[in-house]
Amino acid sequence: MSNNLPYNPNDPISIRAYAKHLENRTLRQLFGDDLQNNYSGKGKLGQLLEELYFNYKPNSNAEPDFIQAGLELKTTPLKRISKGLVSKERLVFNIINYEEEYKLSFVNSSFWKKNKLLLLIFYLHEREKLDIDYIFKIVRLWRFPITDLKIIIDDWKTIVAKIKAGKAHEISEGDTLYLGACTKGSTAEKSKRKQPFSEKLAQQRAFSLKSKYLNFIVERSFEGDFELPDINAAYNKVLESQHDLLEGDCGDLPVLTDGHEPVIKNVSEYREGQTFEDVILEKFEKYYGYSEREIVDSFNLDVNLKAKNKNYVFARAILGVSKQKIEEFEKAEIELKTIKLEERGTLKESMSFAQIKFLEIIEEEWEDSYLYATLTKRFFFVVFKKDKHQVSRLFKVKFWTIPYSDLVVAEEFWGDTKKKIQKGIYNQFWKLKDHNIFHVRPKGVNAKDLMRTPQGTMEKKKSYWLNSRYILKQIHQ
DNA sequence: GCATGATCATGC
DNA sequence: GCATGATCATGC
Repeated sequence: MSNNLPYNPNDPISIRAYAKHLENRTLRQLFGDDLQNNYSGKGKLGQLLEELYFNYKPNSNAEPDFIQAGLELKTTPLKRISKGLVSKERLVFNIINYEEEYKLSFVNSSFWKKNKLLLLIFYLHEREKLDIDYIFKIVRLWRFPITDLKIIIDDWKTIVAKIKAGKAHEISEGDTLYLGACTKGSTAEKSKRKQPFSEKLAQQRAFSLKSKYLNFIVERSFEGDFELPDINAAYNKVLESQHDLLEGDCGDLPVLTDGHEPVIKNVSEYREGQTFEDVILEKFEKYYGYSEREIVDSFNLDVNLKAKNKNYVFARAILGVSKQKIEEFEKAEIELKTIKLEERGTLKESMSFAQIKFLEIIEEEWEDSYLYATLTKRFFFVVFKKDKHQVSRLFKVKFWTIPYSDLVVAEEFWGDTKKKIQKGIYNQFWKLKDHNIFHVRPKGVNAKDLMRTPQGTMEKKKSYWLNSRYILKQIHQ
């Protein structure tokens, strides 16, 4: 069969050139209406492409899909929002074999072996269409730029460190920045897997890229930037140094308009052994003790001190990112939150998240719930503390991910909230004084700001809150 | 003084 | 118009 292939299986460029013909087409256009009868059902698009278009049988090998070319095929959806097209979901790679992955160095890891070089095919997901009618929008080769690869290697090491510590069951997507370990497969007890350094069974997980990270690839592609980073001496050096350390055209589509600028432009900015987060902390430490006003003056900032994004403006200035968003924070979906301590070190205010959507929560499962998605992110706390003149000064910053044991409490909290909404009880949610970590409280524009309930009635808008005492404890750890 | 309800201000 | 970061107001 292989000598009849419409592409050279040894050559990624040839495969890409062939794949490019998919752009702005659908499978139905390429293969006719018969498809509809033979292949209906969801999640089949990637398999159809492999089988029909590229002429190989889908497999679950540890090797890349195009073995000789060292190229892995990934088909992934876009969705339309008002601003344009964005990634619909995270990109999921291979399942993590807890019993094996920790034995390897990054360069020999299952992730790197399979995913060094990717053929990415983005299609536009539209709810009302069959998958054979989805339009392919972007076809491109992808290799991680060197500054991203550095972060990905550190992420991989973080995941492996948890396996080694017997904590595979405690892994969270919020542990890492770009390369995540997302849950994959049924959450049922029977689908859990063994881990090497603990008796506890762990949820099955796969390596993944956050959907915000994919948006950068999407944006670049729409801008016509299809460049592949060279595998040069510097690229190999990043890979090798980790090895030593370890031992163990898209037509008229609108594009994203937000600009971004990375904090770290060159991997040489890392000192030996430093991670991205180390570098960030170091930059902030220089401004500990500065008042908001002094930060504004130091950087000549034009910022309204009442603006809700002021802390983001401060962070950007301190990190040396001039006008635009912080690329690494965006890609990693880091939630920046401000905390204001009193002179005595107490914390008056709890921290709110977005509203509870009464109509949505009753349809949710825990792992696809809004609360789960929010809480499993990585947080970046920027802590201010009042001095004896009641002037607020930068006190510390901290990267934080919710501990696993508290995420278990979150599930109970969420379950309780959901159950009460299902029953139509809106005044008996967890309260601040009754529980240690979470509570529910009103949060609308005013008392007349209501939201429809599953019972058809209207209730005051409410939010999930993190208790102030809990936050205080977390920032001091 | 604290828990909880309520609302302001801003930006998308 | 609305979600959300931030903070105020009230009552126990």
